Amino acid sequence: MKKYLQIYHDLLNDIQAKKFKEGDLLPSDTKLVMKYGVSRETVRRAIKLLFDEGYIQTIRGKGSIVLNSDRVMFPFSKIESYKELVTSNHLHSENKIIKIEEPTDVPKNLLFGAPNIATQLIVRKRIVNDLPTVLDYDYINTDVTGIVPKQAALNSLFFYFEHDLGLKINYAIKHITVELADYDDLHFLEIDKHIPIVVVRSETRLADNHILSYTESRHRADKFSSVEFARRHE
Amino acid sequence: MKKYLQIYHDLLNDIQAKKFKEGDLLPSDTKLVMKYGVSRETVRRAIKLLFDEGYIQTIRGKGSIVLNSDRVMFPFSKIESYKELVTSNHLHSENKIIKIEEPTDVPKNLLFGAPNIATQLIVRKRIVNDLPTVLDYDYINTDVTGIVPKQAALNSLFFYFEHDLGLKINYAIKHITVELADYDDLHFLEIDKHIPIVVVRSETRLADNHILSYTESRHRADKFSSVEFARRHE
DNA sequence: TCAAGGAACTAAACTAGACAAGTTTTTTTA
DNA sequence: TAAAAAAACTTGTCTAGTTTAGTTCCTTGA
Repeated sequence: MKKYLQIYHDLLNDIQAKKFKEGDLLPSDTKLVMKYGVSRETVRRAIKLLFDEGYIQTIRGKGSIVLNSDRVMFPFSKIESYKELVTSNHLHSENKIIKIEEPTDVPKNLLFGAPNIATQLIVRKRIVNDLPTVLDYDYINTDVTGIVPKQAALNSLFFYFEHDLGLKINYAIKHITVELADYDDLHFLEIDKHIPIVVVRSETRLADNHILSYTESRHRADKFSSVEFARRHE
Repeated sequence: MKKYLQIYHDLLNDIQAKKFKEGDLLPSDTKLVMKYGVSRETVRRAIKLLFDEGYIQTIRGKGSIVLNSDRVMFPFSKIESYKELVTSNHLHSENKIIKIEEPTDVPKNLLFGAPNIATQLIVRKRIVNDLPTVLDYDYINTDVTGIVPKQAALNSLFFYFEHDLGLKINYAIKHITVELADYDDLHFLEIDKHIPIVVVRSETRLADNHILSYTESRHRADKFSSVEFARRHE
């Protein structure tokens, strides 16, 4: 384990376990240097990570103040699998496969001008607290993953990619819009009129910059909310 | 000017001016060390910033690859004033003040449980390409700013806070939901039925962690879009 | 009493190295 | 010629310091 990540996780655990409460000061750089027996730069790397993610506020001359992190929870700016999201928010959820197609073309409005690739389409319905809430269309780059087994789609695609295939997911670009429900939304989300749908279209890439997948997530707008942490900087 | 920010801005300018194109490699750490006459850690700080913001992808043993940053433009995860947004996207826009009230209470659904403070309310309408698009409710902490002159509200509140008052804006927490238009939306955005509205409720804080303002931004959903860059990490 | 000054803390920026671990290119060897 | 080895690159992590700048608190002197 990298030393700075060890320190980061130790501090984050203590913050999330409320051992440090909102407004408390974290131990100073010097104290952490002594506790862990590392150099100051290594401590500062851990502190910087907590700062960047909105857990603490560092003030020169004073220390690192713990912020209220209850609200930093489901940002667009994090890549989280649906499974992770459901688990960390203690939701009751089901997963249904609607259709699997292979090979398929990626729709043009997902490509944003990028060249088409050979993909496998997996369409899934997410049922949260007994209410159909999200419709997911995953176009998976079969050159990278091969054919995805049905069981992986039922459980968690990300888990399959990362743990079973050993792929390293790196970043995603997400386009967010609000659109009216189409006929598939009406049918699969079991709604009876054209209520708004939050549409998140994303392109996910691996550490080697290869495209892993294109995804379209269609959320019932009335069941949708997101919290973002944003910093102002030079 | 801080050295690492100088290097960051130089590289960012070159990326945005397409001197480095998508897929190109940035100069290596060693070359930048020589060019700027600084230590490697200083160079790496600049590189890390570009990486964090999604402009480049660093690969060990290879170099820093320039990503396509055309799409990284209006993320929730940035704090940008409306003025800055309009300018960087080359939009034609007008700004109308609908009402100014002082003192006012902050509505409970903006406070998220925080204690109430003395504020001045400024309600503004943003007209983009001759279409009323956004309705902004700003509840400004008068303990910090005093009474805000009307001209500042007409121009840019952020500019007034940062340049005229010398305040240091630090971070914001934003809650994003989709709701149906209320009667004020219908009236001021000049829409004739209850089309969806993207509501961004935010709390903005200063470097000393004091609350600067609570804001509710109500966007016509059909004119709304956002692009987010998200990294996956340990 | 209280205000000014200084000591003791804090983080921020920076330096100048080290070694590890990857990739690419060049050279050597079979 | 082709494969293997070595050299020369790259970024990633880490060490052990220095200087700068800001906050907090205690002491000293009017």
